[in-house]
Order: sequence, then structure tokens, then C-alpha cells
Amino acid sequence: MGRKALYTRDQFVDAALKLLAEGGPGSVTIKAVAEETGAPVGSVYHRFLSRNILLAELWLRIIDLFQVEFLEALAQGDGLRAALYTPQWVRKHPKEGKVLLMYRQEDLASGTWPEDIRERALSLREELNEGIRSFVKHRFGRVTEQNFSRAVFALFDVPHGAVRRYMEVDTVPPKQVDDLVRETYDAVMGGDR
Amino acid sequence: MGRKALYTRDQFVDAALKLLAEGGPGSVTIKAVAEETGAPVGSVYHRFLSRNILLAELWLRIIDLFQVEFLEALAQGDGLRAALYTPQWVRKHPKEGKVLLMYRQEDLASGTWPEDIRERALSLREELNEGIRSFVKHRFGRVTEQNFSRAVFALFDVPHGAVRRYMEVDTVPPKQVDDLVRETYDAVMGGDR
DNA sequence: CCTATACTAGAATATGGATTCTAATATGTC
DNA sequence: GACATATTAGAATCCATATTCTAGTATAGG
Repeated sequence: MGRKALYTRDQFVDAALKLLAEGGPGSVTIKAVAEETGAPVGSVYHRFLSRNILLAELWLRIIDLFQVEFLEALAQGDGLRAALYTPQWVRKHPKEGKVLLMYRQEDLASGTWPEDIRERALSLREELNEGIRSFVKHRFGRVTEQNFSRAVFALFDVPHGAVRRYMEVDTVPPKQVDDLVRETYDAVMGGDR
Repeated sequence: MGRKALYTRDQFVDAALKLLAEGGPGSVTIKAVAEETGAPVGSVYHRFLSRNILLAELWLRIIDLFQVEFLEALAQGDGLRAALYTPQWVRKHPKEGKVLLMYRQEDLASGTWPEDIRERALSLREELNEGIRSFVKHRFGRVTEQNFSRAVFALFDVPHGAVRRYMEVDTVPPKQVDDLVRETYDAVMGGDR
């Protein structure tokens, strides 16, 4: 029943991703998304209630994509692999990587979110925290504020920080970044402690 | 000659800083800046040719503020102090810190810049590179791509990465961050190498 | 072949914000 | 005191973008 669709939700999200990676949030206008896809603006609105929701969808998709494998590595207790996952992932997904690092509270904060989306976002954050928490427990025996922060630093903040400058100028982080992340991981998470 | 000024450039820049730190780039409208200052929009435009230029002024001011002391530490050959400078600085200047980390090429990239501003920006970047280069030379004997990257990682990327998550939610980085930055610095820059 | 419907098309509308403009207002100078 | 001018004031303009709306179109099901 009904006409065959010429454009899918995914196509619009893809277009938004491309625009976001290339020109930042400001360049993701509905008109631009439509043009990028070859669709009329009406069709974009047929799929997405609003621009904000389209963007939210995009963030969620990317965060999810990143997080799944990251958590897998963690679940196996392989912290180093998880730490190295960031540089590797952004090499494999440059556009997504750029957007992941570009992500700012503020970008999503504007406007109010449907229950649906807020929930998915919360759930993602919870999964991540839970994953780290259980890794920390496995690694250190118990979870304190101290060693939780330590793990976040080694697993997340350092890899992201190391990779950011490259993504910002649309280049891929060089191999050396992995060495530095590794050295840091070993120094901060290694030994007895 | 002429009327006494009620509002200065600095007042507008301060207002912009506050707005930027609180609500991100989108919330820095000329109207908002004017209201925050108690001035009419006309007076803002009397001081700044455009919103872009006001923002550029703000970025430059902050980057300069940050960089001066950072380079001083480096010039004394005190790399660790330079690495620890970031967490300390953002504690001292929370709004500026937030904005410094919020800074995105894209925010300045939109629109075209007066020669004047482009020059100041380039000059800042040059000073920074030069400072790091000479520190690297002093520390490692010679400057290679490898050890330059290593220094940037330890002096910049790690401290910034470590501090970011706190600034994003308007909190001050805890003391532990300094420990982690130090441990990383020692691991990455310490020893013979 | 008819109908309901999912979707395409893109024009019309609404809004927000940057920038411009015109008119007043002080203040130092002559 | 009159002039020139820097500045205040804020209304008017312009423009880009989100969102809405109205019409047409293709397709599955009967």
C-alpha cells in the first residue's frame, strides 16, 4: 500500500553525516540534506519530525557504532585493546570519527528531546559506565572513584585527546599515536597498583 | 571630542565570553551580547564590524591568555610544569577554559577573516610551534617529527583530553587529573630516550 | 480499474538573527 | 554658545532556515 519510497531514513542520516563532517553543525540544513540526497525537503520531513531529531538520530547511531566494539574489548578484559580502539576506529570511520569528537552537549542540548531519544542516549551512557565499571572491578579488584577515573583517563580521554587534532584537519592519526596511547596505558593502568 | 563612551569593546567581549561558556556559539547573538551588557545593538556594531569579528577577538584573547604562561614554562625547559599548566589554568579560568576547549576550527571558519585577525591567529600558532620545537630540542637534543609529536601529546593533547569532560559539565577538574597527567608525562617524556 | 495510502514535490509561511540606517545625545574644541 | 564628532538608541531591513501546507503520484490490494 502506498507509493514506493525513493529515499530512506538512512540516506538522510548519511547525508547529514557527510555535511556534519565536512562543515560542522551549521552546515546541516534540511535543504542541504535534501540536496545532498537528491530529495525534496518535504521527503526529509516525511521521515524526520525535525532537524533536531535527525541530528539526534545521527549522534546516536555513531555513538552506538563506536561503543559496541569498544565494550566488547572491555568485556574481554582487554583494556589495552579498548584504548587502542579509538585511533583504529577513527581510521576506519573518518567521517564518523570526526563527528564523534565534534559532539558537544550543546549541539543536542538545544531544543527538547522526545522521550524515545533521551532514553536511548541515557541507555548508551549507562552501558558505557557499566562496561567500564565491570572492567575496573576485574582489573583492580574493586571499584573506587579513583580507579574508575584512572580507567576513564586511560581508556577514553587520552585516546580521544590524542586523535582529535588529526580529525579536526581531516587527516588520519599516524601510527605513532597508537604507541603513545599504549605507553600511557601501560604507565597508568599497568604494574600492580 | 565626541560623546563619552558608556560601553567598551572589552565589555562586549566579556559578555560574549559569558554567553559562549554558558550556552555555546549559538547563544552568542548580538542581541544577547547587547542585553547582557545593557547596551543597544547599535553600540555593539559601533565597536565590532560583525559578530564574527567579535567572536574572533574573543578566541584570540583566550588563546593568547592561555599560551603566554604555557610558553613561559616551556621556555624554562620545565615540560612537566607546562603539562600541568592546563588543568591548573582551567581551574583558575573556568569560563575561558570551557571556551578554549570548545574552540573548533569550524566556529571561526565560517565567514572570511580580516587580514588583521588571520595574522594574529597565525602568529599565535607560530609562537606555540616555535616554543614546542625549542623545548624539544632542549630536551631531546634534536627535533624530529617523532619527538615533536611525542611532546605535543604529553604537553597538550593529554592535558586537554583529561580536562575536557569536566569543563563540559561546568565542573573543575579534580586533583587526580594532575596525577594522571604527571604519570603520563613521566612515562612518555621521561627516561633517556 | 478503483481506492486508500505512503510518499514525492516544492511552494508558502514563520521566525530568528545579522546587519544597516536614521535620529538623538553628549562632550571636547573654538 | 555653536560645531564637529563619537556614541547611544533602537527601529527597519534583509536573509537564511525550519517548518508547514497543498497537490500530485505511484503502488498494493481488492
